[in-house]
Amino acid sequence: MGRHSSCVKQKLRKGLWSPDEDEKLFNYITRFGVGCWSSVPKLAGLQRCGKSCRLRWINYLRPDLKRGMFSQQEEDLIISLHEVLGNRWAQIAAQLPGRTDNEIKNLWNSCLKKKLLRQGMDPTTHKPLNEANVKEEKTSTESPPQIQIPFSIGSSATSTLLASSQGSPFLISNSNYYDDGRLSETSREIFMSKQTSDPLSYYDNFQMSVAQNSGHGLQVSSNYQTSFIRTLFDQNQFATNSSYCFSSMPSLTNSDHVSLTEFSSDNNSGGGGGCHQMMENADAGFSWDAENKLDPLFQFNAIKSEDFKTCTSWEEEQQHLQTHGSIDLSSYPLTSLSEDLTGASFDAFQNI
DNA sequence: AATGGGTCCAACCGCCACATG
DNA sequence: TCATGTGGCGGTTGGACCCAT
Repeated sequence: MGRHSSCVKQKLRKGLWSPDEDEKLFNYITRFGVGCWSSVPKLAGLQRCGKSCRLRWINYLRPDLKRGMFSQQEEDLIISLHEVLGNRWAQIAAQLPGRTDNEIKNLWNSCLKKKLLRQGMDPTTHKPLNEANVKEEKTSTESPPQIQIPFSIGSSATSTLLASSQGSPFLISNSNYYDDGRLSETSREIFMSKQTSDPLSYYDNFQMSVAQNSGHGLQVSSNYQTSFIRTLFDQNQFATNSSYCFSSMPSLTNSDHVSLTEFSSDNNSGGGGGCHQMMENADAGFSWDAENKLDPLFQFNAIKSEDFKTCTSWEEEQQHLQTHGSIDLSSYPLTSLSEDLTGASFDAFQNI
């Protein structure tokens, strides 16, 4: 098949996206969510193929994208993951919330590869250059490599990245081990079978795991569970609260902000057959720099509504949500659950 | 100021897997 | 079973930008 037929049939625009196109796509997705990409350009009034729209959204417009330089920790993590996964950029990106596979791939090709070469390492094998040639046959019989994440995330957890021969890597922290240091079998299965970018399902399964292992010395305090949920909730506010601001940093003006107010959840506005919940006033949610490019620091800031500010506890907020409904951003990638790799988000993973 | 080489990155290309009719 | 449409992925490329000469 190759190129999608829709791209060939019509005369479609290619190349860089204009601010106008970005705005159209952004407004469409924020209003109606992602249904069928092939229908997006038509419905959004764009002369692009769906694939191009998808890429633009994923790599540039998605509100949960982290902008700016990669931190040293992120670079180290990418190198570590690349050692295990090779050029599986999507899987590597799944471990770096807010980063895209394209971004990571570019970073690798432009910087990290050279960095390793400067250190005398083969960027493909991650072995010293003189040893790189002599490695092949051993590796096939060896057990899956275990590498230490080269930085400490969270409090005291020593994170170990285990490589699965057929799936994604998975992060395991101390709390999933029995007292003698062995990994709980159930926990192991869960980690091996789930995408790490989906902490919510991790939590669900982990709870089951805890229940199943309750007689086996696996200790997880209820305090921990609460704080874990809380962490996820905090990170996930933008997906559940009812009022948000899109802003362009750092120079915020009133006109840069737009309040995405709650829309009635029973408003089915067609398109893809899904139940899309609309967010009003999203039209003005852009800020462009002098060159008509989207402000590189464009960020999605989840700001509590006044209603939420009155809630004094997480439980109250939850109750409030149940009462008042929520914005459905379920079409956003789950990596959006976390905004900061080095902060609480990773703590959440580490503490599982 | 002009230019040539290097770097970076957004976007495209082509392939694969899967779903559907 | 096959054809077709679609989403997803990794590799590649074109052009903007930077810097040295």
